Amino acid sequence: MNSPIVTRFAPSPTGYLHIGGGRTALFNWLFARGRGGKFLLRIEDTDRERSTPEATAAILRGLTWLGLDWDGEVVSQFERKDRHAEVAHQMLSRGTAYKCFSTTEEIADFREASNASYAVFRSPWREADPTTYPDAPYVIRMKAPRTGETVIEDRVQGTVRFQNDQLDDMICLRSDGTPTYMLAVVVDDHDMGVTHIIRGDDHLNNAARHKMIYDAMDWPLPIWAHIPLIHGPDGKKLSKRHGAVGVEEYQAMGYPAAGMRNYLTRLGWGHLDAEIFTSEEAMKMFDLDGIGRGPARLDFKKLENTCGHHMARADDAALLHELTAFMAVAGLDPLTETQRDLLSQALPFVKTSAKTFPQLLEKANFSLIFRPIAIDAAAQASLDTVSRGILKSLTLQLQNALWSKTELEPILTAAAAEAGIGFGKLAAPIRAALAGRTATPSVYDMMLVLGRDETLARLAEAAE
RNA sequence: GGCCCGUUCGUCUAUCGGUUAGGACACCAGGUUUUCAACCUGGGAAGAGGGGUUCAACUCCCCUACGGGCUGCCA
Repeated sequence: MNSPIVTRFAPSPTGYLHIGGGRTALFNWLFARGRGGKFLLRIEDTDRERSTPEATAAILRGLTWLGLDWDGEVVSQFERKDRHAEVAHQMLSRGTAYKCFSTTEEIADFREASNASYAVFRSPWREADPTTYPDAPYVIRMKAPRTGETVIEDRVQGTVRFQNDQLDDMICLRSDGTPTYMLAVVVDDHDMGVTHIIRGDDHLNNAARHKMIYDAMDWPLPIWAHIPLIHGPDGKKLSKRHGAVGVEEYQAMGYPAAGMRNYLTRLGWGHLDAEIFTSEEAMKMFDLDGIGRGPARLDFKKLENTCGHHMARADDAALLHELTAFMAVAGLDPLTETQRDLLSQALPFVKTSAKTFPQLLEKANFSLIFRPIAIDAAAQASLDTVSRGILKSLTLQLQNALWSKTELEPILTAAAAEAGIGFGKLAAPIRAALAGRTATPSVYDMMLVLGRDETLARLAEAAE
């Protein structure tokens, strides 16, 4: 039996949850959940200058909204700093690392002297005799091999080779005793038992350095899968000028989480003709081989379309629940009991044509407004004297009607015939009366949701 | 500068040496219709460029172009 799969998402808490990070988390989640494995969460907060608890909270909120649940406690990388230091010292005693007393000034001078800011720094302390060590602060550097090559077997990018003379002796432990990212990731991934590392391909080069640390400690290698970054619609690296980059912004725009997951899964991953699917279905299909090698562009039109499918298929109660949550983050007034009741009755038919929550609210607007109904200019145009008269007589005819579509249909049809107009001509003033606008759901659907009393009241009001 | 990665319709992708290069979004044209949508049908649309390897290349190799990443006592 194979060892259980363990994946992780390891964001640094310096801001909101980036949409690209959300997708990375999603891929890790799908992969682990689809194979009975574990999905862990670790906050890479070793940079004390830039890490904030607010950012951590925002990241957790974003993941929670996306529906990506993690196993166990959230790991704080910073809190593991003693363990990192311990490993650095183990490397020292294994002879795979050394103390370097070069100061940042000396390194800067070296770069300046070599007239190239990108020159590879070679520490003079690499082979120094410990008896010559000064009583001064030092960093612990990896004693990286200088010849040969380091080969990464990446599940997305394939075999990637690095010439070792291109790599420097990276710092593992800073002079203040805190670990650098390079050391911390490896130690944490090892200790947490991470078997598969799925992350952005901006880390592909780092993987070579990471491998050197695994090798230095004689630790088994994880399986790497470096996924391409997400780009904006123009093909450039996604940035704020493209609009929404934070996951929570998508929530605020009203995209349902299930649609968001579906869209993000298909962004950079494909499996035959699979397009619309639930997360459960995605877990069964998702595999590393299906991940594309090129960066994918965000396409809001397709996002919307995907969300539309999920909106239409959503369970009414769950949809109402998510809509309520959306209204809260969007800063909208909470629904009154009456609104909630009418809205849930409207949901079955308004959800089939809405793609986002604002659209859903827009289509269900008739169920949320109160008398007197504000009638916009376009709708007002259909309320001339003639149609007001028709509405008035219709009000009387509906007085004792049984309130079902089969009963209402013949009444409205007859009313149109009697007035010598087509049904469309009759529907327009009814829309105006019931919804105050020209674009509404079917007049029958609205009448049924509103009920006899409210319908008659609105018709009478418009007929005045 | 060096090193690394990428490149199939406008977009997301399928294809894993032999297909009329498939699907989806978007777009265009019809249809349905009680408005807006939604929905249905049809259509146009692709292997970055150049060399190889092979009976055969989108698929394998090389070069170029373009895009991206790394090159920190950031992650």
